[in-house]
Amino acid sequence: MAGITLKQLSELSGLSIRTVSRVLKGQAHVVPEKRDLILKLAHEHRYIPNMAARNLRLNRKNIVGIICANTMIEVSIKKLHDLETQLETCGCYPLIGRLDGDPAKFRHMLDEWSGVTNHVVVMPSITEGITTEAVEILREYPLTTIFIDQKGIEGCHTLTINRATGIRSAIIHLIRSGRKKILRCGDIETRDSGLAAAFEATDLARRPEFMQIRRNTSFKDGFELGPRIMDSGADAVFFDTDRMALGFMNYAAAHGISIPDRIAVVGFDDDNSGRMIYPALSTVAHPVEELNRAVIAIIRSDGTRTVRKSFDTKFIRRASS
Amino acid sequence: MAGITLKQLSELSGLSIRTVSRVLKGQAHVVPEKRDLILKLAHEHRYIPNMAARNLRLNRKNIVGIICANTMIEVSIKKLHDLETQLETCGCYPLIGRLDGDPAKFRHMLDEWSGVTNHVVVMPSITEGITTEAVEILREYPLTTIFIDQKGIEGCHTLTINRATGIRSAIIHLIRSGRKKILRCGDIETRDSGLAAAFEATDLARRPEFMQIRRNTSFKDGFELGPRIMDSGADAVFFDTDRMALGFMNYAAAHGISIPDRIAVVGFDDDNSGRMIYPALSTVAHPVEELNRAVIAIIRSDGTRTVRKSFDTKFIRRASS
DNA sequence: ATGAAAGCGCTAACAG
DNA sequence: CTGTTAGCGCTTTCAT
Repeated sequence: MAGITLKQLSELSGLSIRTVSRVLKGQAHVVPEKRDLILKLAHEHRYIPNMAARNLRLNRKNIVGIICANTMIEVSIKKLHDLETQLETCGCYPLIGRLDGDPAKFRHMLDEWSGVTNHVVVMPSITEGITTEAVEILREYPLTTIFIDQKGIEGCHTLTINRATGIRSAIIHLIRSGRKKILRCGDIETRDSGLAAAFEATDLARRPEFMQIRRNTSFKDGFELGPRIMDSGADAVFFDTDRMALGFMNYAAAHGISIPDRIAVVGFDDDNSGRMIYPALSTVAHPVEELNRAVIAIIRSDGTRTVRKSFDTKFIRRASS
Repeated sequence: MAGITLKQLSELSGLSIRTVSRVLKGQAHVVPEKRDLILKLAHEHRYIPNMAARNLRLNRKNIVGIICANTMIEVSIKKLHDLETQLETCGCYPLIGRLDGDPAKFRHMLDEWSGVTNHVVVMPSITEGITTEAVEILREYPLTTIFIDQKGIEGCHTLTINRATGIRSAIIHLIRSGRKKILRCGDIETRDSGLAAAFEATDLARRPEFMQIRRNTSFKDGFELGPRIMDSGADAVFFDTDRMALGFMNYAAAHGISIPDRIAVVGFDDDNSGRMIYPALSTVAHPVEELNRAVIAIIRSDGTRTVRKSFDTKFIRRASS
């Protein structure tokens, strides 16, 4: 279970560490017999270089810390998974940490990570963003931090998601397809501007009526809002989350309300379940891959320059609208 | 960005590394003035011990590798998340690797992990289990490997999940509530024995009729099977996965079929969406926490003894049955 | 009470 | 072509 070391290999072969190292790294200038002997020995004893030692010596890190919220919604899981995959393609491996609000635990975590990683990607959920305290703690460490989707952080790499673009397309689609009374359900601030933009982009004559029900955005909320939504007389409804939209769609299914004929439905987040429901849910998707590509770029660049970028969401039309 | 070292601290203070170390580790026998000086210096320069170096020296690892399938279903994500959380409570952090079937990449990953971790937890999806080739590769490395839910692996820690217990309870519940024709939809082998057990446990007189439709277990399959299921005359249906059950429930909702009155529905996996649908889906849940507790126990035990344990699934009754 | 020094496993500049 | 050696940052034994 122990694993053999370079030194042991050098003793076994009677050659110096330097020679063994040279052979194992495939460098030139070693007499074939010696080379073969070392190779044979290494293979027999299953020599595997100790990366921890190598990285210490080279002051190099192949591990990237990822700090994410404790409770994750589907779309965050998707983002995380994609980032893990993209990291692997550039020889990095993700060390996962969860944010649970306890500063002492957070410090302890960063302590344990020190020397192991140089880069930390912070991807909290939007609803429970990282606290300013946590940001300050992070600053105490000699780490390059990349914040995903966090506002108001100075002097750090920050990649954000522009909710407006996708929502704007979604609402314009509803308007163009002739909907006259558009209802929005939800209370998430980042959804505001896209809706506004869509109305502004439509000339007054064709602009539909707009209503909003402020409410949490869980499945249950969507379900419970069913009667109010139907009473409102809306012929299209935008939900701040797919979960909430699914709640309503289940209410609709239970009450024989036909989607999209009677009422069109659009959600936000591109949850998997949206494809697993009948009719399939139109939604707004996050720019997962592009965003993570930018993360990788920063990690690779050994960034001197602080990166700030924003990525657009996109409307995905399915059967519900 | 660089971070100060013990040596630099010793130079700064004019004291030996040993003394600095002693102070920083809170060990006794240091004159207060010197102690305070070092503490002050350490604080000013934000000294943070390099864990990579410490662990190398102490031959200790605080990182646990987790290898999981590339495509994960909801329940695997839940398991992974729980394991991450439990690991953190014992001061370990998870390094994530994905299994994509390429042996070269897999080797590369393990090479990169060498010296960083001693323990690897393998939790592939059940459907695309780990290949024997990957298992062999794993054996080449000086690692303690813990296999989750994998069959036929000798000489390694193996924790498995007993599907039968929960399914047996589920079916017995259906029988006891008076269902006469029970249909099973799906083709997953691990679901067989629990169903059989439930029928065997019921005396012949009360034993309902049993039918099976073999089929993939996606949402789409569940949806498409709608007509066949209704034609079958079944008054209860067990789906091999919640996803599949949800597909059928959406068919039912679209066709005004009342659940559970007309037909009772039970799924498997305890997906979140099952709670987000109307009516809420009865299901069989995996023993996530217990299983992961056992993982932690093995990691802590510095296991000489090979652990083999099985954990029971549990039936969760909700409104759909 | 404090310091010198060896060493975890590996790399690489610098001889020879 | 090959060996010696000085580290990476830290711990700890053994002197003093």
